[in-house]
Amino acid sequence: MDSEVSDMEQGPGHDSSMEGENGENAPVYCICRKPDINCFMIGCDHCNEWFHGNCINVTEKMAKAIREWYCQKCRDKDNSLEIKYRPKKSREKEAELERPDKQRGTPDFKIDRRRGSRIKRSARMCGECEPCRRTEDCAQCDFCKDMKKFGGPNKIRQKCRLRQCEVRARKMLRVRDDEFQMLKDVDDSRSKDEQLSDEYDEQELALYQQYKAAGYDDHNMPWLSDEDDGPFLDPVLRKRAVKVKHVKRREKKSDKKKEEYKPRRHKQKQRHRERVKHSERAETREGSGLRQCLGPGCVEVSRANSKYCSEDCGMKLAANRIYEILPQRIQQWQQSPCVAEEQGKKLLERIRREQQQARLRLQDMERRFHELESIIVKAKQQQVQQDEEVNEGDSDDTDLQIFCVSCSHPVNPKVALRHMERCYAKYESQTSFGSMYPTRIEGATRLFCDVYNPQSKTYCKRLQVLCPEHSRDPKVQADEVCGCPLVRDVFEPTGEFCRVAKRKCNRHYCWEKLRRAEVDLERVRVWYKLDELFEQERNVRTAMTNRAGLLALMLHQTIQHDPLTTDLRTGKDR
DNA sequence: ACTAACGATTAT
DNA sequence: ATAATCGTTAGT
Repeated sequence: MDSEVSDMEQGPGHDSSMEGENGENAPVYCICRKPDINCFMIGCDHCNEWFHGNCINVTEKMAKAIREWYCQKCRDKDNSLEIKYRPKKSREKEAELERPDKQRGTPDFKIDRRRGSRIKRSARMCGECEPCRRTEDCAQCDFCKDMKKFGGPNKIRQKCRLRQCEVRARKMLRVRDDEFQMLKDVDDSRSKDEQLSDEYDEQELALYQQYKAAGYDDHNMPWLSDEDDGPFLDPVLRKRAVKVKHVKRREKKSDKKKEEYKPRRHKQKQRHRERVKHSERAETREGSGLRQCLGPGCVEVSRANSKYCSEDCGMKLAANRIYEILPQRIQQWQQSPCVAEEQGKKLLERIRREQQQARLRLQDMERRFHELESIIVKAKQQQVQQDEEVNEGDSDDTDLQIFCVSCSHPVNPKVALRHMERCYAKYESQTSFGSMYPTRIEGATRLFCDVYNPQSKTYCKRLQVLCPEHSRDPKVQADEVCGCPLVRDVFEPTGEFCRVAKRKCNRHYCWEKLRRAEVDLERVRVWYKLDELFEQERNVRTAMTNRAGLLALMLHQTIQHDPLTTDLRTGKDR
């Protein structure tokens, strides 16, 4: 490694002679064999070594254009390796956004693969110090307590104080002095336990492997992780803060450093994993690497990465499987009653009832719709009462004022209705309220405005009677009568009609419009309700038809546990 | 200078 | 879509 002189033209950007706390045992990189000095670095995609940009004359800007980069040494050794650049388009995009290249190259976000630790490095993380390598939240500090997972309000949004980088995190984010001692104690006891865990024997490791395979995290298994966590560390809550991803490429490389840095426990885990891998291979490959096709009766060699010699064989086996398994499953299915099915039926029944109700309501509303129209027609035939318009206003209260709900100007109560109606129309017609689709409701007259706006390609979704944007109120003729049906006690019609001239009646301004809107709004509501019910019905039906479908039957089955045996979950482990 | 808060970005 | 957490800002 030290031999890479060809690239050696200048040392790293600034003096790297043993920097502060990570000086002595900080790992060294690059052709210059000096530590990460907080400058731009790029990683070789072949040997995984990191290089100071300055040492090899690669700037951060250049790195952005690079997709795969190999160091001189690797390139010399293997002629097929060549530095690959990213297509121009994506580079420009990247530059525009001024985002650091996630792939590799920039030290901020470079990922340390040498030790398999994959610890992130960023402006706030050196990636080397103990807090950076720490993967669990303490659940104790104020930042932890703020987190959702510890029941906090998520206001502070900072990571656990124990995980704030010693080098790069802001001072104020690190462990506070008063808490420090306490947390340190906890930490110490933890690491002691970690050492203890080295002593796990083969059996336990096998067990571990099982649970690992089942998707558990070792920290969710109190019996395997440290039992002596102190009074306040809940092992269930303390989940891994940094997850270990699968390394996509190359993991090989068993260099000495790797071993040095990996905690012993991990070593053991890995060794075990490898063992498992070997045994798997022995089983499946039978040494030679060639396998017989699993197709029924087929003796051909299977294709690479497949268990079969052909599509046909795969399909045959699958068909056989269905013939073999399905009858049993159907029988099984028929043996026990299906609770979900029962519930579905009930639900369906309920939905039907509600649909029926909604339909009745709709009919009712349609009836009212027609009633209203006939009332309006009748009202039009009334004669204007010429004489006193005086009774119209008991109009002494000139100083009484109310405020318009739209423009908030004070208005005289006499003209308030008129003013507010116009004011509302003015504001309302300034905005649009549309949807991409025209309304399609069969058998419903005059509901939505549905005027098409070619500019926004939408259809207006206001109630037609209320849309000031697309329909103007008809001009009132001079001889038109108001005609609003008069009522007693608010609701009870008297059969009389208001016979003031329409232009002058302030009390019943726009009454037809409002009454129509009232009916229409209710009709719309019922339609929506119906729509919702149909949707529900469809969902329930789909669920029911899928329930005993081929796929479901093949994939799931109900296991009838012996009711006499103990439920294992009630055991002391839970 | 410190802190709480929070929008924004990135990872999962 | 949600969780993690970074970077910025207003307030003290």
